[in-house]
Amino acid sequence: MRLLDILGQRWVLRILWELRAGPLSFRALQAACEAISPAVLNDRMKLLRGHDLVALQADGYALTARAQTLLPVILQMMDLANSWAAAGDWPQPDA
Amino acid sequence: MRLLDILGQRWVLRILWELRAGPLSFRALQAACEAISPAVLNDRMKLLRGHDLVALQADGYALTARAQTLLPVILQMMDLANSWAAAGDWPQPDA
DNA sequence: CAATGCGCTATGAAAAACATAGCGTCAAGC
DNA sequence: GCTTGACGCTATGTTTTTCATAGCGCATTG
Repeated sequence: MRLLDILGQRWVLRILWELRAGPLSFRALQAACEAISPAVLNDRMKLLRGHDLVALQADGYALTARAQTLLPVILQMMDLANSWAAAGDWPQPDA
Repeated sequence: MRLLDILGQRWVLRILWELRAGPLSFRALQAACEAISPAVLNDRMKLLRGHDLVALQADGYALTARAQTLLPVILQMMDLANSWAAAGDWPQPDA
């Protein structure tokens, strides 16, 4: 399974993003994602753990070293998005 | 709708990636994605067009200037993934 | 005026995600 | 020692998304 296929799955980018500041418990992560069901979250965590992107440790789920190298990239995406939004330059057709 | 929500949808990263080298027709893009159905592809193209990330021009679908600024980020992701794969360091639990 | 390629739509079946309830475990707190 | 709460996670039935496939209307080309 390729990285793009993993990151392209629903919630995956969001999960990595929510873990950026430090470990979160399963339930805290679920709350941070706002609308994810536990079944799906568990599914994603299995996937991410299987690919060594997150790990479950005593203080909760945490990004691995591998995911840490990925984080700056996601951060750049957020920066881009924020700059567009700040410039009022982000078309939102309907929703 | 936020950028992460868009990029987190199935096929979106892949579509942007496939358009990196230049415009593709609807059908060519569909073929490049290998398993996307036309209904979903059309859905995604509407979304991407609505957010000014792709445009339909005479020679096919093309990335907009906005998407061009996003492309290096996706490229970095691919670079990371490739470096992991090259190092034989990319766990693939089952599939 | 048939043939081809285009963007795209229709339809019914399969897969994914949903909301909600709850299980088993364990570490306090009374 | 027994309730209470938080933990990771599972179960179930419904809704939403994606799927595969067929085909439409249109334009160009022979």
